[in-house]
Amino acid sequence: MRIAEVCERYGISHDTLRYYERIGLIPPVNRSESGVRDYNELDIRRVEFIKCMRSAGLPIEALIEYVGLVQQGDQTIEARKEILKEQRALLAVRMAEMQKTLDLLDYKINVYENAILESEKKLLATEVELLPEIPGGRG
Amino acid sequence: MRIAEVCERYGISHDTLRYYERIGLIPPVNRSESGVRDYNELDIRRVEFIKCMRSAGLPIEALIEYVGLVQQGDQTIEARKEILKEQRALLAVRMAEMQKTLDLLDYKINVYENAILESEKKLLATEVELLPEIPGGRG
DNA sequence: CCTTGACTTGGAGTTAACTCCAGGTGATAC
DNA sequence: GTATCACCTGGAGTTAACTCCAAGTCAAGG
Repeated sequence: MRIAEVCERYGISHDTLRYYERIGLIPPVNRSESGVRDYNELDIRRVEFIKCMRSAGLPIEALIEYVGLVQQGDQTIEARKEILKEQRALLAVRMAEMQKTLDLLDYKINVYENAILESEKKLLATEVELLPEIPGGRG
Repeated sequence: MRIAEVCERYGISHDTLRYYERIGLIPPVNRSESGVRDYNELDIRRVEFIKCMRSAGLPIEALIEYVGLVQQGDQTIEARKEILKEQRALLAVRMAEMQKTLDLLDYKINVYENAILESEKKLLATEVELLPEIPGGRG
């Protein structure tokens, strides 16, 4: 699979994909004779993984360390687990902060909604005051 | 309250507090005669609000727009509500992405944990094979 | 009076993560 | 056989959000 298709499928720009490869976040992708990248199944899975991790804001540096350990084979499993656990913990903390903010936003939106309703009620009352009674209205 | 105390209480650097004021994220704080900032109750509440919003990653630009509207009074309530609703929606999307990542991390951590257990079991088996039977062992 | 320490300013520097660009190559379409 | 197109490279530029710095002011302590 060429880079254009990977870009399209995962919504990542070709510049970003090449950048990831350049900095070692994705190991070198196979090339055609003329030097064009040809992503295989494994490359694609790596892209998916990186995309998921990055979408949650995991730092590239930690991910580079992780994929570096993966390349080194089974004796790095413990170290890899520790990285994931650490990042998992940081992520949970950030999510808890975001939940607090979400709650505050909901509260404030609610307050504004009521404020708008109140002002509309007042407006309506004023209109009613000013309106003359309609003789024979509704009948 | 002087800037140092605000820094300490909210874990924000004085550079950041001044930066927020400079870019209009916090309206100008009252000063002593000699020009030193003196945060009052209202200033503090603004700092708290900004801190909460920023901790969830809401962009400074949106927050500047919001606090600008607050300064303009009641006729901006509708517009303010819209900003908060938009940011709330974006936040919810980000949180959902993070939840997916959290789930994947948990899955992978679990896989690694089992892998480690398996390799330990194997190791133990190997050791048992290699160990001589202890004559009269365990009593 | 002099030093110390908290504060002030405008402006420059940093960091992470892209994003863009100029110049070049190779395969395909007309 | 030349135009087009997708791709390649190294390197420079951008963005958001700080963070640091040099030089200056002011109040309090010894």
